[in-house]
Amino acid sequence: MDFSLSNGLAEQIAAYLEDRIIRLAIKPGERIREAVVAEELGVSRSPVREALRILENNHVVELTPRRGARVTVISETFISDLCDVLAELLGLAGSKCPANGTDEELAVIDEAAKRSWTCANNGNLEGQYKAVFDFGVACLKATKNQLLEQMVTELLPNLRRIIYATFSAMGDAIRTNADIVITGNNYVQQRNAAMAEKTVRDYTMRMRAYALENNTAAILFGTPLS
Amino acid sequence: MDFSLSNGLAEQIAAYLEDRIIRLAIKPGERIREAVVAEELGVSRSPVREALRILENNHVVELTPRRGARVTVISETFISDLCDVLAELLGLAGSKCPANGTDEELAVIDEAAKRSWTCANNGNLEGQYKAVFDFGVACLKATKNQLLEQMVTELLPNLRRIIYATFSAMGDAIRTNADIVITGNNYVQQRNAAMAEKTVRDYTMRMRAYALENNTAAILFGTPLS
DNA sequence: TTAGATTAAATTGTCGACAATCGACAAAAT
DNA sequence: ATTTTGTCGATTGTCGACAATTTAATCTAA
Repeated sequence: MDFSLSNGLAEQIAAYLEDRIIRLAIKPGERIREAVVAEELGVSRSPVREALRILENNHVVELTPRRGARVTVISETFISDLCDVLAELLGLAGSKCPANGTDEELAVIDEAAKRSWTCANNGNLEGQYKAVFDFGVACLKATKNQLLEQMVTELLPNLRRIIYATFSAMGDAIRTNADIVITGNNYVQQRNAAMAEKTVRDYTMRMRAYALENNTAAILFGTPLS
Repeated sequence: MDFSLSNGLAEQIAAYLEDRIIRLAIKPGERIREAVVAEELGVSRSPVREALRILENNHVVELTPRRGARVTVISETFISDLCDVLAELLGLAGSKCPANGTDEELAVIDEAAKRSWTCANNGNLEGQYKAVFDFGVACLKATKNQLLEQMVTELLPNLRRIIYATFSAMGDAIRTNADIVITGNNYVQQRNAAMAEKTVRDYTMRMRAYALENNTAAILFGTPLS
């Protein structure tokens, strides 16, 4: 793995670690030693250190002074807490983006929603997985609330961890989520703020149910996936 | 200013810088040079660097690669955005803490609310300022949603900046906020989730109105206070 | 005089080394 | 046998120096 000098090194290391954590190559609760990562990537400890601070912001690792970094454990209560927060934040986005989004931004949203639909029907789970995130990010951008965008963005890594684990366990059942994305998109396109918000909140709650039913928390303690 | 070795040095430096920013000793938009801070405090640049990462998480500085740190500018749109987000997050807290708080935790909340009331009536603005924050933090703790607590906590510095600037400009007008704290507290004590949530949301919106009416954004461009 | 290019200074990014601290294991005392 | 204390190893925290990059200042040309 080589690092382009253009973008911050710390950010790239953070992305690298985040990916390994999502794929469970580094397990929840596991310790991350700065020196190990540094040698593994052929860099100094300084940027690794900064990367860990970044991951701390994203709630992916916990940093305790003099005791180093630990991958956060995703318990059932954490999933529940996260979904409660997301319901509010995404609800706000759903409420504001129909009002504040330009026609072009709504077109981008529309594209992602439709792509998610076709991917779902083709059984392309990886594609749907990506499309749904694209849909959400596009909605956030259209909302024109930079703070909201930042705050949701810092929750995305853990959402990825959960969804990644969930759809690994569920197979194609997650496909049933596709219709709700379409519904939400329709309200956004109609610029119906109230219904868009409600749909997003429902979506979040449904996602929580999926994650808890399928024992995602247990998976996140288990062994590495593919 | 001496630093106790017990707690992380970076955290203490972050707190130091945060305080100076809140008091406008470092103005919005101003650049923060690592070397300057390092020498000012008699430490190396490494912990200063980490402190800046911490402040970035708290949305108090903006870090652009190779270009250093800049104190975030608090514009009117930022105040508006922040209040939108806070309304959701604090609303959630207001909704959950009546349900999840223990009797002891509710007692702590009650104390802070009453303290805020007496401070307001004695014209002790500094005390009321602190009591209101204590009230909020106690509610968050009682909510039993650690993630929510973390996320609101990282918004507090900017809330402090705004409120500090606002009540410097408003004098005692902010005292009128005291009644709404009492009202909210009553609902919490009665464990009335719906009304507690509504009250918190109203409170946030009222705060936004105060901040915007009093041109807090302009103050945050101005000269250092006392 | 102004615009652009070139050079010089200042500042951030990265590194390797040293110091401080914590956890585990062993030894001694109750 | 259990608890306490002491030492050792491993790991994080901090530092000063060097490299890379940006910002500014200066100089040249239109």
